[in-house]
Amino acid sequence: MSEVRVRFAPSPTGFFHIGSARTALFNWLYARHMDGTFVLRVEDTDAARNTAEALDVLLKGMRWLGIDWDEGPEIGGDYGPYFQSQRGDIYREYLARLETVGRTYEQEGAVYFRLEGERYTEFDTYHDKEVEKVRAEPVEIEDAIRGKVVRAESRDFVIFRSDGSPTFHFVNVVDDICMKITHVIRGEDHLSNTSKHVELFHAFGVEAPVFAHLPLILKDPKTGKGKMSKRDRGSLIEEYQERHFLSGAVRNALALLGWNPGGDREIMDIGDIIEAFDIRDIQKGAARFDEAKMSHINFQYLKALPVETYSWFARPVLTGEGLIGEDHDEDHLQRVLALCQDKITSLEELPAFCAYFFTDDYEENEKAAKKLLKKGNPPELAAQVRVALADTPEASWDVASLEEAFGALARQHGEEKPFRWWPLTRFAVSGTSSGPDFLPMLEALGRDTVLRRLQRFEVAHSA
RNA sequence: GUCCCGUUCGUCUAGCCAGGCCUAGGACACCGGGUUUUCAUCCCGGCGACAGGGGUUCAAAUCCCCUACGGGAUGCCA
Repeated sequence: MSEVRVRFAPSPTGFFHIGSARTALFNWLYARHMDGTFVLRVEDTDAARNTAEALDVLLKGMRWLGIDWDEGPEIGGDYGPYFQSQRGDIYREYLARLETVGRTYEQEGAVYFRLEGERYTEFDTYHDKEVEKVRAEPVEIEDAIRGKVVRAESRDFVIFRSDGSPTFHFVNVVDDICMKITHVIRGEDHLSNTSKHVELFHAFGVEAPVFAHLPLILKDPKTGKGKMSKRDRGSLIEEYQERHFLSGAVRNALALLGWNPGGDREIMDIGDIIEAFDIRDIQKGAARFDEAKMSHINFQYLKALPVETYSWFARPVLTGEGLIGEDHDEDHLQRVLALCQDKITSLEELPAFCAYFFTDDYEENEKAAKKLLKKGNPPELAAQVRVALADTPEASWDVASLEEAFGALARQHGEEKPFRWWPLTRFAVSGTSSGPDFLPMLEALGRDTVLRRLQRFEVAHSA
């Protein structure tokens, strides 16, 4: 175990934003890469917002992504408590330290942190009034991504509100000191505030940790300006959970947002990501999240799964849609899924794609129907196929026999290939013109189902 | 307004720190073609970027400056 201690310090809001998730992930990756400690600290000072459900969303999301913490809620650790709502005494103690060194004063019931330097008043156009300012020494922020950033604070700021509660800047620094955090990896929206934090670290007589400010994830310009917010599509981790994305794929996609290992590697297992992860390879510029890329990565993960595992993920999706029962035969399920696995990019498409394997009550694709029914005499063709296949007994209902049966049908009509009958048969048994490979599909459907549907088709379409 | 950060194909990015190997590489998306019974797969091809201007240098995507644009901060929110 190395000295490296990082933390993810979310405020539970009831959403697990993709930007937060990436911050959590990068902290975790760094900890794992450095063999350090990853602390989860909950900034639940806003009692109204921070409910048990909100915390649950967060913890579930973290677990789903496979981001485990070494210290924090539910497991504790040597530097707890890990909920800020339980650290009031610590904050008051640290406030007292600042008071003894004369770095605080009270105004209108709130406690301010006093900057050091020459004071003057100036008209501030942003606040549209005369304000007191301080010529404080600029502080140096060691940022592992951006290099040295120099910035000066110019106004005293509140550290304890008039209601007696400490502010974010204060608790953040106090907790980082108490928890011996060595690297603060967080979003760039905190960079400007970091000068406040460094002032505080120094006032406590502590050296500031190394900072790493991550580039922000911006909205798709089509939907607006600024950073991505929880209202934007694709911005919430729970959305990907609900849509049955593979968590490993989401994690892989997230890791690639603002970081990459150099070279052309993209699809990587988590061990390789951990091994390759380095703060120095983090992008400076903001990124825009692209769901299409995420889907592509998801598809790559899906395709690479052994069918047993694919089935393990797919089963709940299909039972959720009521397509199969809990006790559906695993061999049959896997036979069907094997035909679908490399055809669809996301498990959320699976029910619509394979419904007809499990029920006669599936939707027919109107476009495909129109196109097909326009030419020839469909009911007659279907009847021909039905008769041709009826000779194949249940026991030898497989691709080879089906191929033979179709071949015989073709020869009977003086044709070399049976392709004339295929599109129609496909539609008659599945209600669509696209899908898995044809013969294997018939095989998986089974003799009874195929013959029954052909007949149903004849009846439905004979004038 | 002020301060801070950023800017390579539509998008994610490689290259930049250690200037020449860059007529700028990859991936996604898109377009075209092929394979195929169908297809959302697969294969091949195409489109497509160093924000602009100055400088330094034999040589700049890479170093410096300016401008523009984008983002963030400027809260008794976090």
